[in-house]
Amino acid sequence: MASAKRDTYRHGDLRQALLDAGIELAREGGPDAVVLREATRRAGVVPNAAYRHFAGRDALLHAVSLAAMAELARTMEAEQAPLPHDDARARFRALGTGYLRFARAQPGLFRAAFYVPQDMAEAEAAVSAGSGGLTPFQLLGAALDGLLTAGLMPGERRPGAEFLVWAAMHGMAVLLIDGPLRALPPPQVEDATRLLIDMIERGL
Amino acid sequence: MASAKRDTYRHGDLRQALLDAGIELAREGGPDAVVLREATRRAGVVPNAAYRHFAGRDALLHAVSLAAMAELARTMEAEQAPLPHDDARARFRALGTGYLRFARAQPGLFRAAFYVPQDMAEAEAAVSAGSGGLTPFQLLGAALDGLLTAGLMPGERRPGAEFLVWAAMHGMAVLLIDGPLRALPPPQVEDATRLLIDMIERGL
DNA sequence: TGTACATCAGTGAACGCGCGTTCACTGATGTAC
DNA sequence: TGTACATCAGTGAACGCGCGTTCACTGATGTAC
Repeated sequence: MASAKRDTYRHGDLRQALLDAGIELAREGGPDAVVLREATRRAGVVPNAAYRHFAGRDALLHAVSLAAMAELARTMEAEQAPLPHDDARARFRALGTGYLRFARAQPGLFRAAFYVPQDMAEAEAAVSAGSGGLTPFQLLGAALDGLLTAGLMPGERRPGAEFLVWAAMHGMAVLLIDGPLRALPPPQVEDATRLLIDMIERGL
Repeated sequence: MASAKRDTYRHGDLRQALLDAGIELAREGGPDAVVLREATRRAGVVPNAAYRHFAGRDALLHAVSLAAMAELARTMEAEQAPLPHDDARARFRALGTGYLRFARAQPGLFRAAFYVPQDMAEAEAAVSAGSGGLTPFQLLGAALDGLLTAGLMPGERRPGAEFLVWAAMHGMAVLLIDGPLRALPPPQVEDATRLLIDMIERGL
């Protein structure tokens, strides 16, 4: 609720304020909750003012989606941060753990991140990168390269491995936050996460 | 558009007609497209007539969701049908293939199947079973038991294995129909499917 | 076999809601002279 | 340093839309006598 009263006629940075409001809405209720009028309300502005900064509701949602993806990337980076650079295995596992941590902590944003019409090219856009400048997909690629270099993975399995690992982790995320595993108690979630990453490691 | 004109005052089987219309709507546009008023329109009936048969929009959507899950089960069964009963490995792989086949062929229904407030208990409800009386989850459990019996999987990995396999396949489905892999051309989809099932098998 | 009547599936009309979006406007800001 | 003016960010009012849901009703059906 950042509906700060303005003392000036102009808002200051309405575009950012609308984006922030949109992100907050997505955080609370996922992509469907990103409602133009509500964003303007929270920015303390009349509904149509949004059209100075976004082509329409879809444009706002798209911007929110990219921001959400970037926040996901940052969470994954944070999970890796304390680890030594040469522990390829730990760094790989950290990405999976971070991915699921973000999905559970911010289900709305997580769903928003994957909502929009976005193809592979989009997934690599710099806007959805974290602090290190890498998107979640690129982080994963780097981790897999690490496994390869460390001799923890046969070279012939490297091509396309991103998609397999991503799919496995993403499925767990979706089942946990939206699906039939929604009610799973946290300790079992931890177990499932660990077992899933184990399975992936063995399978690579 | 099954808006058959009635010659009787009573409809005949409005409940089923509404459910069919709802399923069709989900098929065309996923859970969000399941709109009460549109279902009644297609059934050739006035909007509030629906309330004789469903408590409200949510109740209709829930019924649609169960029907979609049952159709998924049937697709998975169909994929297994031509296979010999003793080929545990092939039967296991067929479930994964069928799962992804359904997701790609009927993305709207697939999303509807996983939409509703449903916990594990619900996932096992008989309504979402296929012709053989098993839900998708139960089919998977049976296939894993088959792998175990055939000695293709160490016993200590059996507990909870459903969730890991399910997660992996589900993630691929979601990335393919809604996510960043949406644009992947069919041959690459086939490859990814095969490689994913390979990875899972090795990991089990 | 015929008539009275209760049941309840479907009707007709209306409600309030919140949405996205368009229009012509106003008035604060900053630039050019 | 001061004034005229262009710019354009935000205003005010309104639109049409389709939704879910509620109300009191009507009239076809099937049962009881």
